[in-house]
Amino acid sequence: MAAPRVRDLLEEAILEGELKPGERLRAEALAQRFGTSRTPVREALLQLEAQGLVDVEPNRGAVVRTFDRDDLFDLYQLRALLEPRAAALAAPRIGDGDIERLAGLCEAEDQMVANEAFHRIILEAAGSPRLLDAMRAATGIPRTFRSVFWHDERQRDESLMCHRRLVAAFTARDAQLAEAVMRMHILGAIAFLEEQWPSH
Amino acid sequence: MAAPRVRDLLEEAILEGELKPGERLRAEALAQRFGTSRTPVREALLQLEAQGLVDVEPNRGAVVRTFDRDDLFDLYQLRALLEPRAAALAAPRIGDGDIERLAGLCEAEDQMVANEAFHRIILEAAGSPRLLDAMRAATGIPRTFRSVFWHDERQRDESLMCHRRLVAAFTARDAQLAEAVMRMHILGAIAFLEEQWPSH
DNA sequence: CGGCGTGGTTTCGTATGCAAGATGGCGGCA
DNA sequence: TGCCGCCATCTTGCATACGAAACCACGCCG
Repeated sequence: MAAPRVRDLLEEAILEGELKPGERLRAEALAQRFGTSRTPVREALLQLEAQGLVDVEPNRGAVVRTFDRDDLFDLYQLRALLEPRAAALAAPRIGDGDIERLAGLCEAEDQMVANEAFHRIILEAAGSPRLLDAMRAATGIPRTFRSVFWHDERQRDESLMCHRRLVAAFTARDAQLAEAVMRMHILGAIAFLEEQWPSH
Repeated sequence: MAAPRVRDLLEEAILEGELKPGERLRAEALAQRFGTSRTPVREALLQLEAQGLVDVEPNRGAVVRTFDRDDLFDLYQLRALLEPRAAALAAPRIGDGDIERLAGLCEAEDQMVANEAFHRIILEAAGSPRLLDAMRAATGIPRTFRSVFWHDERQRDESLMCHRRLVAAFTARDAQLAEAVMRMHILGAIAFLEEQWPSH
């Protein structure tokens, strides 16, 4: 089996929560699971470390990175910085096809899955490779930690509203509006987190 | 020889410009150079790929990433986003020892070397692991591309002024000022780049 | 009874061999 | 003469083997 594939499967298993934060990742076990030797597994683990999903300690092995409250806020505050910029950059460049896809995702059944695609389309439309690199390296997290958002109806509604407003902003090629809406969208998520998970 | 060491040596060779952009990185040759086998070299190359310093194409090997004008501007615009935030976060947290080190670096002989340490201290003082990850993954570049700054006296003076002003802002624990100065510092660099290397 | 050292076991880190894919140059054919 | 395809060679990707470091548990000594 190919190594890039091992990387993707591992990433998915971690994001999906099948491999839980703190869980040890023994190379031999993973190799058996994927039907390969340890070599591709090691390479995948190193790449996922750069992606912030696993911690690799020399001579001690790899564990799924643990996420605490501070981590989560740190991550979302970074998103609150990067994604509004991405939205502003995307506004004048994004293609009509992408805008239609964004609109389609607003109507999707599973908003939780659609949300990921929605944000990714915008990030890619921004046309800033470095911004994408920064996001990839710093904003990966198991989906469980985001699921809290989708259990609250008000938050779901607000999120959907922001997405629709973003589509409108892109249609109008309004960079300022897109940036502002995205900022509100992420800061709103942070505020919601703060409510759900106060610091004390 | 240890693998993390190979990674560091390779990184340094690329940043230093010894391995030039576009140059092919054959695993066997690098292994001999470092006195190891290809295994640690492969792992180092994968890590450097995540860091944006090399491109690895499956079955075709690794090359030092090439940087063009657009890349450079993209990178500096990302820095213009991340570093002011880092400065703002650092202001209330940074220790007196770090402030003294920053002040010391303003007096250093080799401003070009001191500059790197200066910015790194601030990034680390920000206390945002994710922000650090984002910077590591997206702002690496051979030093040659920055050397242009240090050949212009006005730019050197302005840079030094910003650094001193940052030290003052940190001493006063003034987050807003630190953020503004840092933003000016990076945007000034972009403006200088624009002068030196106009788009047409 | 508790802390420390020690041996066996597990797991990692590196080297090496081999097979598959890419590269480059030569010869044939139009 | 110019272009295409094929074969020799090089390079990568993966598996496997071996040495080294960490882990664990037992027993010894204080």
